[in-house]
Amino acid sequence: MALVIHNTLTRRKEPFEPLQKNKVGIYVCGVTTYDKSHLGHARSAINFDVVVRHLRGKGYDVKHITNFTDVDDKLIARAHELGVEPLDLSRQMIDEYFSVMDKLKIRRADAYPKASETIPDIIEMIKGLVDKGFAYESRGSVYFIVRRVKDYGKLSGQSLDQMIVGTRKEPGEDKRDPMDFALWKAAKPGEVSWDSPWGKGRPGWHIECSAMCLKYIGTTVDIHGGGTDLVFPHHENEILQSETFNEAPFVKYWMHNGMLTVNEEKMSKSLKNFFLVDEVLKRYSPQTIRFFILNASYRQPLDYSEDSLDEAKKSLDKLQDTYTALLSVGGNATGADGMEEACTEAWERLTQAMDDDFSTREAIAVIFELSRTANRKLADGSLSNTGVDRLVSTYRRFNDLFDVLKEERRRLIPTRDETRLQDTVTAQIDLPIDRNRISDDNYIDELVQMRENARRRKEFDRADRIRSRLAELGIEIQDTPEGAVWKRK
RNA sequence: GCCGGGGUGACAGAGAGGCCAUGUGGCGGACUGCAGAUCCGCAGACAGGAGUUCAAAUCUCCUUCCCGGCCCCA
Repeated sequence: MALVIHNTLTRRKEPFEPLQKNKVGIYVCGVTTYDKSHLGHARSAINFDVVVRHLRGKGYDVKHITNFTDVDDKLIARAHELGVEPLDLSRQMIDEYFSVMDKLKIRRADAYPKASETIPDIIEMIKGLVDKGFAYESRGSVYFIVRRVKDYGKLSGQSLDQMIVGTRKEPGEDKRDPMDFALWKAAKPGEVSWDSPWGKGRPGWHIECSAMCLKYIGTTVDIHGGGTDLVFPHHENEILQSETFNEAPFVKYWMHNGMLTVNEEKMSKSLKNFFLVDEVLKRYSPQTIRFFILNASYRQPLDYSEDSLDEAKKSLDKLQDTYTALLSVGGNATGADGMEEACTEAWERLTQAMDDDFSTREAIAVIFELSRTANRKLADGSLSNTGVDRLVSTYRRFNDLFDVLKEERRRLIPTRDETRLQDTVTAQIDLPIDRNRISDDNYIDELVQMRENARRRKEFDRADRIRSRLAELGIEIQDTPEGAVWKRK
């Protein structure tokens, strides 16, 4: 079964063939570390997390690199406002980044290079570009001569002449051509800067990615990813720099994730319509957030709203309930229950979906269908122990990719236990619940047992009160033919 | 202006020539003391127009609306 990836370069799905058999170098553009991450950043991280997981699951030896842009105008400005050193602010934001991304279960990349720590490589590359005649120095800054590259615009489809019409870029006083872009920016007084052959300064935005790709992966990377908003000019310019310097193709497959929107408009700092990841995490679980993101195609825009997060939660609960049930109950039937075939088929379809340009939405649909089969079997008691095991392991494999399910079990209080019908506390209807003990499973078992006893005695009023009191404490009781089952919400 | 991507049932959102998407919600039923969960069934759709084809959400053309990019941005 062959993996196909939608390549922005050709705007088509192409069979995935890495440069070296079984090895994949993937570079994903990271964030500028001047502020906390919003959900849009999380979307990108989650999408590429799953891309990497699937590649690894297919047996590829993956090297995943994601950068931090820690030298940047906005960062400098923000640090200045706050009265801190830019690199200190950056360190703080990087901690922040890892803190939320870890919560979202993003597997760490193999390296997170920072622009500030890649300066020698960057300078090396700029020198090379100057030597080749594709860049020039002007008042301490260095610019790339865009017009010297003949196949300009192959990624974004932009043509230089068209663009100039629409652009209002003022010819920077140091640039020879308004289309040229900075490889190296001369330092203004008091700014963070590094020594270079052109004097003190700092790298331009695009060059760090080119330098890092070369340093950590090689002249050609298999997959280069990022948001669609980076296609132009960032990625286009990376191509110019890298291909000119390396004289080799820069990227085999360009992958771009769609924007997260709010009321159909791009979520962004400048529009102030963003939701910070740590804020959203206060209201929704990491699993819900991942599910929300993965329940859409990565290339399309996805609209954020509380309603859609709520719906994602409901949907995910359905899957989780089935998984929890499977983890909690053993099978009782003997002989063939058809789960081997069902699981094999589901897994095949799921893999096919993932191989089709990482169609996570379709993969999720497959799991829902398997859930229906499982629930049906669960209800009519026709699952065998091996059937349960097969289902559980299929869910686990799914979860290795998606990481949206918890390994949670529920507790069953069997109804059949006649000896426990006598309550110690029968008098009061509103029994006092000891809040200090609510985290104690055995205590909850006791309470649920009391309710169960009340039900047996047809004291439904009392039973319902216990149920609603527990519900207030986040404990949900469900009655099943086998007895009452409870779990923490 | 130029370059991209889109308009799918009540909603979210897949699919890319013939067949079921899936989830939420709605309606009916089973189960149940009730609730919930679950199962079974039902309704409801491909922006508009023209064309290609035995067959079109799916391909072509036109119209229209929306979003993204062209300063920064995942």
